[in-house]
Amino acid sequence: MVRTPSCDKSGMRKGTWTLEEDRKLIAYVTRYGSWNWRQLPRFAGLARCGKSCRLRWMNYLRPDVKRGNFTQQEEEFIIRMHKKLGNRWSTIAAELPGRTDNEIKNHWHTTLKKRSQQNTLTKEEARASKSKDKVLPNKGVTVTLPATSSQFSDNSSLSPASSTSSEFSNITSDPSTAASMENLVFEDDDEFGFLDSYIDPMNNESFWKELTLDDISFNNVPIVSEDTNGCFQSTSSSNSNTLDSLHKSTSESIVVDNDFGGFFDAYAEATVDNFWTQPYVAGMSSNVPTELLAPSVAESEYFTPIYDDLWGQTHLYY
DNA sequence: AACCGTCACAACCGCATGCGA
DNA sequence: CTCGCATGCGGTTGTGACGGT
Repeated sequence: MVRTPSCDKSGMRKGTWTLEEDRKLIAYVTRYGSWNWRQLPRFAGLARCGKSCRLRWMNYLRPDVKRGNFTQQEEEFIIRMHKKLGNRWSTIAAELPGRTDNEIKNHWHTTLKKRSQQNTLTKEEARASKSKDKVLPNKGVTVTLPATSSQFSDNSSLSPASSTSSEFSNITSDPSTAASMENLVFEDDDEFGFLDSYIDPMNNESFWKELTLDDISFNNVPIVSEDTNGCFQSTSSSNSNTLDSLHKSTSESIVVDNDFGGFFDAYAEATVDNFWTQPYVAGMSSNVPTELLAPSVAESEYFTPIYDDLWGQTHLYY
């Protein structure tokens, strides 16, 4: 699942991030923000390229990254959005707070793609079957249901209120298996329209107005709410977790206090040589789990001098 | 127990885009 | 307008986990 750490020609580490590297990156970005990804690893004491740091932060360490299994609602949303937008993962991810484009992309390729293809096949088979039915009528039952597809409306907005959809889906099923959704066949172009009428909570318009996605996620992840434009917004809730558990792909939500200006203050006064020797009183939010920080912050105001930098010198961590 | 195929996902790579000089 | 740099994006790869034989 993870790559074996290795080094490239330039000495930059590649492969799996270690706990210590994560700590360094979190500690640095939490304190100073991502002012410049290319320069950041040097000051954060990481033998990584900036690109790798950015990716690690954006896809894994960022406090508002929701981890854990995709809910059914999320999956259906991704399928719908992919059908509409194609492989525009970042756009899809933007509509799913807490989920990264990489995560969505992986989930698509490993799970949802097949499901979508199977559904398409089922649809084609149904059409073929339907052609036969025209020759031999009355072999199936056609049910017309109102499709409340508003929560995943076609204007990319998630607001049910923004949609006045009155479209209908014609559902044909074999009478003997009419109760089984697996056997339902859909005649409209939206293979997943049936979900609108069968996912109960989603059928409730107020669900998308009042309920938030934290209801469908596990633990306490970023709270998702709908803004006036009908788009999702997320706000962080204070939740603690350990980096160890983060490595085990658990939910995480911490508040980041990016002291952007603070970095430049420190930077202006610091040289590469003394940067790490300056005592630092943690200015991070108290909501940041101490486990995520560099060692000893829990016991001391300052970090312990354990850090060997890229130049082989030992410095105070902060 | 060993082997093999598949799955899941973190991470890398190359290209595209945006922006300031 | 062009150039260079930083960042973002999507495709792809590599590897451990896991189940089947």
